[in-house]
Amino acid sequence: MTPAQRPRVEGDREEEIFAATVRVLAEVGYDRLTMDQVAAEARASKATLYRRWDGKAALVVDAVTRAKGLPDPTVPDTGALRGDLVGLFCGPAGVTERLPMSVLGGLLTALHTDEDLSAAWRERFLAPRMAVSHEVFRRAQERGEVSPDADLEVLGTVLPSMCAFHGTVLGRHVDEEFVARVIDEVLLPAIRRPDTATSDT
Amino acid sequence: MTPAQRPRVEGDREEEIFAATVRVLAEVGYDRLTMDQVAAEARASKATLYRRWDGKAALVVDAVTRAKGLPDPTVPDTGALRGDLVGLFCGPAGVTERLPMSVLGGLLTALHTDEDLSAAWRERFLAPRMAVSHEVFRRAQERGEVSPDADLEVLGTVLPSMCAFHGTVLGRHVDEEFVARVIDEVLLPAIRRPDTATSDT
Amino acid sequence: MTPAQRPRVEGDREEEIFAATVRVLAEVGYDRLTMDQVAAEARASKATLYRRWDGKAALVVDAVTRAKGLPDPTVPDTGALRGDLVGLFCGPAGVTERLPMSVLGGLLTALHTDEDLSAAWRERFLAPRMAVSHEVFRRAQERGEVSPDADLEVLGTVLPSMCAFHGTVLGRHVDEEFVARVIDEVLLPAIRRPDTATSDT
Amino acid sequence: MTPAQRPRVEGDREEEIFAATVRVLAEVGYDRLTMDQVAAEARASKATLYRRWDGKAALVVDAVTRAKGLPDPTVPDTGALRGDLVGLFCGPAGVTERLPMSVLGGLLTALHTDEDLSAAWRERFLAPRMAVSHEVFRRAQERGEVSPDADLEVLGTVLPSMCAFHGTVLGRHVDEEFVARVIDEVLLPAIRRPDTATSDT
DNA sequence: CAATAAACGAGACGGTACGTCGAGTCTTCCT
DNA sequence: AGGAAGACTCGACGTACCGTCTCGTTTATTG
Repeated sequence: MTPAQRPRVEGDREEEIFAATVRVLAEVGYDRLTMDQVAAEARASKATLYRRWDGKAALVVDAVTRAKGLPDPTVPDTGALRGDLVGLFCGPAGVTERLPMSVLGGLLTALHTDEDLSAAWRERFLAPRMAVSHEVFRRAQERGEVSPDADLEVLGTVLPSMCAFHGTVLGRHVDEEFVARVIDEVLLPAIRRPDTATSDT
Repeated sequence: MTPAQRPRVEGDREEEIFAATVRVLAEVGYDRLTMDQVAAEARASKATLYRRWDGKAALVVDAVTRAKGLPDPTVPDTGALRGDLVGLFCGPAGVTERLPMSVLGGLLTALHTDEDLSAAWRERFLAPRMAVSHEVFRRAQERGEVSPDADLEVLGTVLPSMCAFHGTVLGRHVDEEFVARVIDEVLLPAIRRPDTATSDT
Repeated sequence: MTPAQRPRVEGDREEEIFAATVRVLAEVGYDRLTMDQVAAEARASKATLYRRWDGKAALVVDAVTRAKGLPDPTVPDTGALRGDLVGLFCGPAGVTERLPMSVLGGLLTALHTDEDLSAAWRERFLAPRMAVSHEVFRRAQERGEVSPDADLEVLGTVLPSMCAFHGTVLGRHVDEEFVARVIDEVLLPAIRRPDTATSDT
Repeated sequence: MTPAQRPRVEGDREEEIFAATVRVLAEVGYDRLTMDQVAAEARASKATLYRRWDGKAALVVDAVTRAKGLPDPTVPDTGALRGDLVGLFCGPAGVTERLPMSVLGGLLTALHTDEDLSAAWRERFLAPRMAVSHEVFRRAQERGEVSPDADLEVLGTVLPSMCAFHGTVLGRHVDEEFVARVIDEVLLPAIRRPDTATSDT
C-alpha cells in the first residue's frame, strides 16, 4: 500500500483536489465528470469534497478559477490593439485551447440554475478576463486607436462572445485564424478609426 | 377508462409529444425536465419516447426544432439593415424571449457530448436562423448599405453570439435595448459605410 | 416479401400456434418465453394470440394441453401395479422428460394467481393424468394387489407429488431410477399387501 | 458469501430490509411484490437492494431464509413418529400456513432459471428442514418404529412433496387433516412395521 | 508524552432520473 | 372479414450519479 496518507494542511489539500479536478475535467469533459471520479483521482473522500464545496459545479468553478498551474490572463502590450487582442485570446490563457470551451459548455446548465454559482463564475472567472480585455481597449483608446466615444463595454464583449459561440454552440474549433478574422472584419472596422484599421491578414 | 382514444394519423403522435415537451420545457426549463414528466404530460409511455429519440436532449432538440406553433424566423424587410435586424432578433422567434436561452443553456452540455445531436441542432435550428440573418445582410449589401468586401459570415454571427453570451454566460436579460446597442455600437460602425451608420439610438 | 399469408381455418391456425408455443417452450422454458417470440415463431400477430387466449399462461396451458403430437398418457396394462406405474410415469407422456418440469415450474406463479387458469390446468392437464393413475390403482385393487380399504386418492398422488418436488423444488433430474425407488420404497410397502411387495429392484 | 461489509451496524440494515420484505411478501404475495415497494417499506433505496442482492428472487430467498422472527423448524419429540411428524408439519414453521406456499410457488420460476439462487434456496431453506425431517425418521428407526432397511431419504421427502403438490399444483389448502391423512395412509403403512402402525385417526 | 478534538478516507446509504423490457391493447393496412 | 404488422400504454426492472451520513483512523494540538 501507499505510505501513510496524512491529512494535509488546508491549502495543500485543496490544491491537490483542484489538480485532480482539472485533470479529470480535461480528460472526460464536464458532464462526464463525476464526484466519485474526482474523489478517487484525488485519493479523497466525497465527504471531503462536499465539506468544502456545494457540489460538482461549485467545485469545478473553483478548480478552474483557482488551480495552480492554470495560466492567468496577462495584459500584453504590443503597442497596437490588434496585437494585444491576438496575444490575449490566443495566449496560454486564451480561448484557443480545448479545455475552456468544454468547461464552459458543461457549466452553462448549472450557471443558469444556481445563482450563487453564477455569481462566483462571473466574479472569479469572467471578471478578471473581461477586465484585462477592457484594459486593452482602454489603452488603445488612450493611444487614439479607438474613437473616444466608442462603447468599450460592448466592444470588449465581442471577441469573447464570438469565440464562445463558435466553440460551444457552433461546435467549431476556435483558432488564431478565427480570432484574427473577427478582429479584422468586425472590431477594427467598428472602432471608427478607419485609418488604423487598414492592416489586413 | 380510455378518454377518447382517437385514431392516430401518421406523425400525429409526434406532434402531441412535441407539444408536451415544449410545454414542460417552458414551465420548468431544460434541466428540470424529465422524461417521465414529458411522458405523463403527453399521456405517452417512456418506451415510446425512447423508441423515437435517443434521450432527453434529442427529444428536446427535435421538439424545439419541429414543434408546430413555434414561431419561424421570418425575413423582415424594413428597407434598412438596422430595422431588419431589430425585427429579426426582437420578433416572436427572436432571442428576447426567455425560452430560447433556457433551452440553449441546457442543451449545450449534450451538444458538446453527442455529435449526432450537435449536427441535428446546427442543421435544423441554427442553420435556418443563420440563413435568415445572412439574407438580411446580403440585401443590405445589395442596397449598398454594407461594403461589398465585408465578411458577411462573420458579421452575421456577431449578434447571435453576443445575445447568447449575454443571456447564458453573463446571465443578463437580452432585451431590445441590448440588441440595438450591439447594432449601433458594433455592427453599423463595422460595415464600412460610415455615411449610412450615422443613425443613433 | 413472403408470399401471400392467407387466413387459415380456425382449428388449423390454433394448431400452428400451439406448435410454435411448444417449440419455444422447449427451447427457452416458460419464463423466458415471450408473446412476441411466439408470435414471430408462428408468423402470427400478437393480436391474434390475445384474441383467443387470456395471456401467456393461458396460451401455454392450452398448448401443453391440446397441441397435436404431444403424447397422451395411456393406461398400460402389465398385469402388475409396479409395471403399470413405471410404464405410466416413464413413458412418452411421463415426467422423466425435461419439458413438463420446466413448464410446471414456470406456471406455478400464474396458477396461484389466476383461478380460471388454475381450473383449466387442473381439468385439462392434471385430471386426465390423475384419472389414468387412479385407474391403474383401481385395477390393482381389483386384482387384490392393493388392500380394499386403501386410500387410492392419496396413494395416486404420491408419485406425481414426489416427481414434481424432485424436479422443480429440489431441482434434480427425475429418471426411471427415482420413480422405481419411490414405488419400491414407499408405494408398494404402503399398499398393505406385503406378500405382493416382495419384488425388489 | 457476503464479504464482511460494514453498514451502520453489522447486518443491521439487512435485518430491516428482510423484515420489510417479509412484510410485503405476506401482504401481496411473491409475484405482486416489487422492489420499489420493498424499498419504500424499508425506507431504503433500490440501489441498496441491488447492491446486496441480485434481484427480487435473491432478496426474497435471503429474507425468507434469514429474517429474524421467522419460526425455525424445531425437532419435536412426542415419542412416536406420527406425533413428531404432525408437530413438525403443522407447527409454526410448518406448511399449513399460507405464506410458505405462496412464496414457494412464486420462487419456482426464478429457482429454475438461476442456478446460484437455486443452490442458496436448497442449502439455506430446504436443507435444514429436510434435516429435521430426517432426524425424526432416524429416531423412529432407533426406537424400532421404522424398519432398519427403510429408505429414509425417500420417506422423508414424501410429506414435503405431497404438501407442496397439494398447496401449489392442486391449489388446495394444506391443513392438519391432510397431513394426518398422508401419514396414516401412506407413511405409516410404508414403514414396514405394521404392528406399530395400527394407530388410526 | 499521552489525551483529545478536528479533519480525513472509505464507502454505504436515500433519493431521483435514467433507459430497458415484456405484457396486453389498439389501429392500420393488406389480402 | 379477418389477420399480420407493429406502435402504443403501463408498470417494473436494474443502473448511475448526486449529496448525506457513519465509522474508524490519522494528525495536530492541548493538558
